[in-house]
Amino acid sequence: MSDNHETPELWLHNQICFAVHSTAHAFAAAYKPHLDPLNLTYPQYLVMLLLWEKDDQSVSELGKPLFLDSGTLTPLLKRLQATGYINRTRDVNDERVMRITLTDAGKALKQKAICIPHEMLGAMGLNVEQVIALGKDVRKLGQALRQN
Amino acid sequence: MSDNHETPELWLHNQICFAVHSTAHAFAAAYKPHLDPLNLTYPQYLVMLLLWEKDDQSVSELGKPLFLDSGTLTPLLKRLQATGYINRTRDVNDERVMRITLTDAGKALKQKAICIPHEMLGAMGLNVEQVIALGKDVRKLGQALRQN
DNA sequence: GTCAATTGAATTGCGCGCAATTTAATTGAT
DNA sequence: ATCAATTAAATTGCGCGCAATTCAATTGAC
Repeated sequence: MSDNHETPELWLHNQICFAVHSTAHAFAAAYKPHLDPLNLTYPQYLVMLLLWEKDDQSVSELGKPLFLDSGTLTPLLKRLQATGYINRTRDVNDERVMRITLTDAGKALKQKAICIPHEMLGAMGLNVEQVIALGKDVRKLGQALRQN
Repeated sequence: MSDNHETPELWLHNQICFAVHSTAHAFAAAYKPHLDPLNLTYPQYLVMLLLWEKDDQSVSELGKPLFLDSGTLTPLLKRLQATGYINRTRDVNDERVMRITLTDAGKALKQKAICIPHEMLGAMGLNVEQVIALGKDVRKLGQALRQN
């Protein structure tokens, strides 16, 4: 049995997990040329999205929607601080909490980033309705996986 | 402007890239309890899928469908070798090429893995037709991103 | 008020993933 | 036959992501 005609359920290209996995990497690669000029990595960009939505959040507040913990976020946030986009200051009322706020440079960056979603849409080969529909299905799948 | 009611195109939860990104991580996490008993990580499992389909491949042959290069695969394959699932031997006709073959343990592992796809299907909350349809759309998106 | 339990971040260790470089083997033009 | 170009892996350096542990601050039971 050198080959594998009997078990198509194990073929890589049949696995939706791999389709999602490789498409996620394709996204990161496609974002790269847009993010490099902003001195952001893709995960850093996701954090900036959250801060542009709502400035002044704690590490765990940022981590919740991203499904990330301090083990990932602390070094990432230190790099964003080193780049000059955020401040990290201890909460006055609770010294355990680290408050993440945007610097002026971090706020200004939003204007440079605002065109990225539209540029990415072009690269996806889909129209807005298709993106919304597919996004809905993919999110639902992610929720199911986390639940079960 | 503390909040962000004007730029919904930058909201994290509207980004299909993030939906795909986080669902990919949810997949890896959902696979973990099934793969831990096999002493496989999720990326290692993907490599094993390819070897179960076709034994005796080179590093670059394995890398092509996975979109991975030797920088990622070489250490991963060394770990699979250390676990005892694969052999790494230089090609006799071309010493540059590393031939990856399954050990007996690696071949035997297939029988333990064969139930995983069905178990995962349950966790996805979808029927087979939905998985096929969604997988097709996601793969198409990945292809478009790599092309543009 | 004191001390145990909890909470929020930080740290450590390991594996994945990418880019850039290096090394060795092979090919091909001359 | 020789040497430059190409090819396949390996290596190095860096950032992400997860699990487990540690540390400090806070809360709560008594």
